Amino acid sequence: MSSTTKALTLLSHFSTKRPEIGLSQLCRLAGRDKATTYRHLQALETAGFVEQNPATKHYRLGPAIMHLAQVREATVPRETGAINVIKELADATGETAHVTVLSGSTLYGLSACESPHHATRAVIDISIFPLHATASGLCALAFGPEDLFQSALTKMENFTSATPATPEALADLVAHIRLTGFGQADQIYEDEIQAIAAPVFDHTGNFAGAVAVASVASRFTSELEKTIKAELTIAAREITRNWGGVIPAQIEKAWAASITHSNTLEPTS
Amino acid sequence: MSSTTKALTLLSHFSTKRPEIGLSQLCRLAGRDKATTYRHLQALETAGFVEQNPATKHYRLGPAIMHLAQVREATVPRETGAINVIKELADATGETAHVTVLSGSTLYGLSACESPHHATRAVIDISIFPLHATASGLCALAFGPEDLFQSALTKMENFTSATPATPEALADLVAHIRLTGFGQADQIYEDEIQAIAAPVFDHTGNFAGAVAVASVASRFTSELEKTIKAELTIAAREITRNWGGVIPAQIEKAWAASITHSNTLEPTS
DNA sequence: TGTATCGGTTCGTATATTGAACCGTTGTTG
DNA sequence: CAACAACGGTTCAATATACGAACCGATACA
Repeated sequence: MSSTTKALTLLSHFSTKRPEIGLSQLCRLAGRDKATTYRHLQALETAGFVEQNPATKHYRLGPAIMHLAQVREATVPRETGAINVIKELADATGETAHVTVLSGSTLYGLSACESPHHATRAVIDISIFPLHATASGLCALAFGPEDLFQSALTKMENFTSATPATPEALADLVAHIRLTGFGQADQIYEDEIQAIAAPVFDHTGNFAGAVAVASVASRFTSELEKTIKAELTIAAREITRNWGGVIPAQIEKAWAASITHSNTLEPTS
Repeated sequence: MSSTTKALTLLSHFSTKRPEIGLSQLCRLAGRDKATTYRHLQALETAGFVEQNPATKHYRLGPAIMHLAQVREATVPRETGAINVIKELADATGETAHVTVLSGSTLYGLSACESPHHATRAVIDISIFPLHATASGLCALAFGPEDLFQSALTKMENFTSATPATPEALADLVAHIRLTGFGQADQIYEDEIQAIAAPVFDHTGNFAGAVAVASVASRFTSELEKTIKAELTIAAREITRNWGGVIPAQIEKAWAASITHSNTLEPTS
């Protein structure tokens, strides 16, 4: 581990919950010597990555970060921060993967990637995802802004016999998704298509969109579902990271519970 | 210079104009050995501060920056990023300093600091700054969004005999400010008060507010004006830095020209 | 007054950083 | 197509630099 890496890991101890940290406290958190930590902080300070609160002498994140964030945002727009992830997701699951972004009360498709693994596969040819009838849309309802539900109720088009048709049915679906952390759409938008989605968060800390895998219902086994869910969590974490967000703890918890519950075939290691 | 500092300075070579940089190119820019630069980049990459474009192998700023920016924004709201600067500004000039922020088409006072240097001094007791009649407001018109001018025209209250009363008079003032980089208010809001303001920019790259010094007209000499302008540029750069922005090049140029022109007493060193 | 903790400093030791030279690959060019 | 140049990445001896135990002065508390 290079000294630079060690210095940079100091930054990871700052959070909105612990925005300012004193030297000694940071030593304890990082498990390193005081002199070392001090020198690292000095290096970070000269680069503008941390600064000292003049009053308390405690350290906090510095202004240089805001400047770099501006460049990063211009450099890597959302799409490029997601495209490689969904490629890997499609590859790992052998199914079609896609990402959506929420803008206002509309959920747009950002990009999709089909896997050549099967001759029959889901094709994502929609650009606006119905909130009430897609895995990604249900994710948005479950983890996005609350007023989204009202908006969804005004556009409850009936796509298949399984499409939720009443506010109560939709609320039930959403409630279930809040428990599992995954949006699921079992042929509620298109017959023969079964999709699972996971929410993605951006730098504002809010729901930003969803990453999803769409499979063909006839080959959708619980084994595949398990794989998809595992890969989805990886992809959701990765995209969230690329977009500067964090996965809320309760969603991580829901994922963990949801995956172990369905995991009845494997030993608990 | 520590190796960490050297590694971190690599980041400063990234900009919106040059968002991706190859290894060799970065060596040239940084004037350092290729092996060294490579290792530094690796350290930065493990920390998520840079990442590689898989296609070109070029490096670009990484996702960790967005996450830290979120924490920084929560940690240091605008006021704390400006307050110490205007304290120093008040101290250096011996006059009252203040900062304003633009929100929508309204310019709010953020905080002010009086200098105890003189018995008579300007007191900033307004919370909404008229765009057409204050140094900060004129700055906003000159360097802020264009539609601000229309908005200003609808509220052209007449405060003193010098307050611009016609759209043409206001446009003339604004045009002059664009040339000098400083908003000036010679008793156009309050008799006996002469103020100079400089624009401040935030992480979006746009005009975010102004930093200003208000003096008493009777003691306002060209010598004091020179001092204030010099200190204002320092303060504007500092607050801009704290807010994650950069001073546009043409404003820096305007400042330089504006200060050297008025500087007829000192040798050009 | 004594003690504990804070941020910061010193200095000899040894470890991690350095850069010239090298490698394999890619793309260009006469 | 062979020669060449430029690329990203790797090696290894030399040494510059990072390390941490011990120390300092200030502050707070009892």
